[in-house]
Amino acid sequence: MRVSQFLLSTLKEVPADAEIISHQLMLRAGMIRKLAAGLYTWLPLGLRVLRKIETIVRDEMNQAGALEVLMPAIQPAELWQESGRWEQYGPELLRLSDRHNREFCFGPTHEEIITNLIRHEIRSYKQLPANFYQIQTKFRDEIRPRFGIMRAREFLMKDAYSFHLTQDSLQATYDIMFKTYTNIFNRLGLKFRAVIADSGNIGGNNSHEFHVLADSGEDAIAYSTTGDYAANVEMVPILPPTKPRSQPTANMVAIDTPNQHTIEELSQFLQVEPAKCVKTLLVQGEAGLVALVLRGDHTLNVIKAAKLPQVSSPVTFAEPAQIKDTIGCDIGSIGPVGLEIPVLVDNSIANLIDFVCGANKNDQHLTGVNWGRDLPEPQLADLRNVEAGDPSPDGNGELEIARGIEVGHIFQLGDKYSRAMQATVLDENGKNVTMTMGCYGIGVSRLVAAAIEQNHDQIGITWPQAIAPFTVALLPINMHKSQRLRQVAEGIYAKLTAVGIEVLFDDRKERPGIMFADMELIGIPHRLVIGERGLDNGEAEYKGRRDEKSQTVPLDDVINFMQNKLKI
RNA sequence: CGGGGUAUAGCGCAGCCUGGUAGCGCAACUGCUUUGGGAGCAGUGGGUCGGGAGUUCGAAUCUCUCUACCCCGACCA
Repeated sequence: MRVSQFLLSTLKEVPADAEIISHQLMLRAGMIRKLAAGLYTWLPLGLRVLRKIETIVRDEMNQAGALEVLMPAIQPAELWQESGRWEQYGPELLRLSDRHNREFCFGPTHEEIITNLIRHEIRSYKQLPANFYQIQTKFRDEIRPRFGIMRAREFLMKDAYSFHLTQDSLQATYDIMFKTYTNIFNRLGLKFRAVIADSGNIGGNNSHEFHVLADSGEDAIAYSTTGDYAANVEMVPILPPTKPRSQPTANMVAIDTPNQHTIEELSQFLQVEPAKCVKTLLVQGEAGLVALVLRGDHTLNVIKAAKLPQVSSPVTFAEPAQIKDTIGCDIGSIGPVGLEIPVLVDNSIANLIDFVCGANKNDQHLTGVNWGRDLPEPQLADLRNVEAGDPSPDGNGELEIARGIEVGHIFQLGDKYSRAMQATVLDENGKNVTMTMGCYGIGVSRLVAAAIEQNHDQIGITWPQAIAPFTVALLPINMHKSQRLRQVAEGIYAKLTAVGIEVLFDDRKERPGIMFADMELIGIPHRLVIGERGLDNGEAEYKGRRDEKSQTVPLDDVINFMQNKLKI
């Protein structure tokens, strides 16, 4: 491709509303342009990257035996009513009606559509298992779309759905998909981790998320430094201590703590470390308030809490007025001693002795508090978020925390949809059996942003070769002034193209600084520079986008050199 | 949906407080010079100042209202 024939719309300045680096770089590199909140046009440069990712995803899915289909983006309400999600899904579902006032939605996902298709197409167990996928535009009316393509409302997704007679068969396909996803992210050239995940509201049990590792990621994942364990931090169980508790050494004393509300203030004031303080959070329960007690330096995991039978889901914190009414004091002075509402205590403080907590009276705290003596033995629950250094739940090593961007998610759905929609096959006894299902998603457009979050430097994008929009940037210096240089450049361009290398040939009449800056911004992995100076010595100059220094290459060896570099 | 903010040329912004007919940098276009790291000089084009209403002799500027967008929160692949 010649730059003069391409739309290279780079920006020197960062658009004001772009928060994260991938969004800034995608705008500056001229990959996307915003149309409205969460809606983006892909410019030629960005689309090339998107298509490369799509191609790799499609190739691996095909190799895994999945069959590609393409389902409509607009879906009739009846199917969603049948599955029960027309009511459940809420405002994120974009609903519309046609000229006959029939109701539709713009599909945020396709379980209903594929289940409807398969219940008509597949009648016999002999046709199972089967796995169908599509790469298609989804729409989710997010409350707050942000970060450009990372959390857009309209986005490109690969979604796959598998159908089975048995759980064993589902597990086998699930394992194949796990392997396939691993292959995909490896081929894309991204550093990633597969982690145990919450299955959220899609339903089902067994579930893994695939995260591209990036410091800017919105999700935190915990992984064992020595073992294989890895999970979304939401999901890491923390077990109660196995050893017995030590004996108390202090008596319970009430002390005045004027205007000390937060754990930080309190631990400063009393000269006690936060780990010896206890904080008590009040949340709405099934009947009135419930107290959740955590160590001062720990944080509540709302997903774990919401799963407890005593706690309302989703977790809702008590209103200050309600606390005053129930306990008689304000936030900041609450403690578990003498509370008359249900008290759930985090596993991690089962063995805490001589601790500090609120006295349920404003401006007072208790020190030297001990379980079983000053208050009943704790009713334990797993309440807190994991932290770096916690033991791995499988007993193998310690956990480290990393940040990631969720780009893939695989679920075992079970019969949630197939039962609601009566997707059955005849088994070998001629009996109707409800199929069991799996579903497997990859955020194709999000992957573009995630790849940039992971692969950039001060001056621009540093694409992994597999998904770069072009492979080689060919930069002739001041070509307009030298016929000889033009001929050499055209020759190299033609030959590289002929051997199947995607070359971006900068044939603009621009100064070298502009060409370098543009090519570095858009992240072309390999750069060949030729100039009058080098021609005299029969040399070209090569530099990899991530290399520190450039190297010279004999002009008549350039094609070979590049082929070797690219291993083709 | 709650809280905060912004809206002036393609992009980044000033002007608004104190009303007097719109400006800067970048980008674009033309010419000349320059040419191995986002050039210099000269010139040119481009704006219903988000929409509507009001106050006023006069509104980008003051008032009201609507809309869009951004940030924080809850929610979520």
